[in-house]
Amino acid sequence: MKSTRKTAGRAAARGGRRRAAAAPAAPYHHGALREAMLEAAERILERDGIAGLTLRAAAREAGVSHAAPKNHFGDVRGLLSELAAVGFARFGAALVAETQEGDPPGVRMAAIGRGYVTFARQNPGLFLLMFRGERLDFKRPVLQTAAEAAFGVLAGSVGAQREPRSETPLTLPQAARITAAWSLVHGFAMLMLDGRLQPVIASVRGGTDEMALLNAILTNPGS
Amino acid sequence: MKSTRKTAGRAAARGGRRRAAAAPAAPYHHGALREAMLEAAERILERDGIAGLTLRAAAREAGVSHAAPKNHFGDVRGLLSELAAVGFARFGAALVAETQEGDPPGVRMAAIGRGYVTFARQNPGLFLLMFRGERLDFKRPVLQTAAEAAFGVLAGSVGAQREPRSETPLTLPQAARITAAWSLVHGFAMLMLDGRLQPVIASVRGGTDEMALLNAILTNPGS
DNA sequence: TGTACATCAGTGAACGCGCGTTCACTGATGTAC
DNA sequence: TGTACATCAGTGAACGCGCGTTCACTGATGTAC
Repeated sequence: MKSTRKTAGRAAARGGRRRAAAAPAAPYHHGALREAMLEAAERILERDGIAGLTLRAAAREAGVSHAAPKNHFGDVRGLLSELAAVGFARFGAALVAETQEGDPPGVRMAAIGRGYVTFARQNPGLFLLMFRGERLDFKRPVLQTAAEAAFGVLAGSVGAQREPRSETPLTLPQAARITAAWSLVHGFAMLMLDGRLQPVIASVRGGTDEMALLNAILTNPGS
Repeated sequence: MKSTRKTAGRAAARGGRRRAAAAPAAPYHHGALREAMLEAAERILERDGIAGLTLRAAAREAGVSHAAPKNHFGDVRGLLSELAAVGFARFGAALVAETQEGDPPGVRMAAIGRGYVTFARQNPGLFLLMFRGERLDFKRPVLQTAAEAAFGVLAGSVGAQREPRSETPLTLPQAARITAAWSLVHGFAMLMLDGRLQPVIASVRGGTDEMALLNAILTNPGS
């Protein structure tokens, strides 16, 4: 029973990449376990939340023995950190995709803000993983690089500086502007994911929803 | 050895409340275990983070057997929820303490914002517990009431409405103003606790710190 | 084209750990009379 | 004031669970010759 389940899972995961026909037996080597583990881990994250994301659970989901991931990720922090890195890469890309070439700064910033919250909404588990340092190891180059790239997109979209070179020093007002914009959308996303905005939304006359509320915030320049 | 430690812990915790002299033996009944557990739990929270806060750890810290808390809190969610309720009560009080009677709205809002972030800074563990629904049970009346009261202070400080009556419907712009202010300080606090503001702070010419950055944000009305 | 062999990726059993919960118990407190 | 007794609060052993990690192993792959 156990091995039957495993075989089925494996076969499905492999999708007949190597043995297209007449080979329902699972091959000893997975072939693409690294990617399969990351996908499995993300599935668990969105289904069961961060607490449910363990090494063993991810291996189970991927249909391999729980010692197998060690070859690819070392330990559990390795897996989570790599997954977070994937998240940051996707996050940065989502932010970039939100902007248009000729947009004036204000429009551009609002677009980035919408992209930020939309990402959090569509990938709540991943988003929370990325922004809860506890289980991650930011000293790992993959993660650090991916996170910095994503934040570069963010910082580059605010304020006048064209180049998000980290060497360029900022004035305090510049830093304040960047931090304020970031804090606003980040706080909104966090409160939203925690369900804390529900009461506010519920008490709006005529009804509204989260994205409409966000739009009202972003399009109304004055505090 | 084990029982020696326990006896010592108990004696220290009780502080001779009932037997002032010549009674180093731990009494069978603690006398104020409920409060002692909450204090112990908070100590763990701030020392070891949320992950370290378990029923057994809290009982250990309080110097009682790990089955004892059941009498006061039911299960582990009960303990955490009651602790979060304590946190919300303290949080609300801290916000109120920050405001002055005659302050104009702008000044008052900035003061509340400072109070918000200062609380998060001084009670990081508690703050994160309060804003991570996962391990809490908001259906418990104590917690729900305490949380609503704290948010009432917050909402009442923003916008024109004097009374934070939850029955009063809001217009969308009003809701947007409240949510924006809340998101801003909440996001700032979260990013700060996650260490995400470090790079920004480090790149400010001449140097700065978190509270100065927050002040720059709060005193500069325009986004 | 074959063959020997090193290397790699995955298995499955076992380890020790801390957790929440349950249970029969016991010591202390407080209340009825 | 004293005594019986119910109730309460805490003990300590035991339960089963899932976790991360280790280990000897084995099957497959790829490379040297």
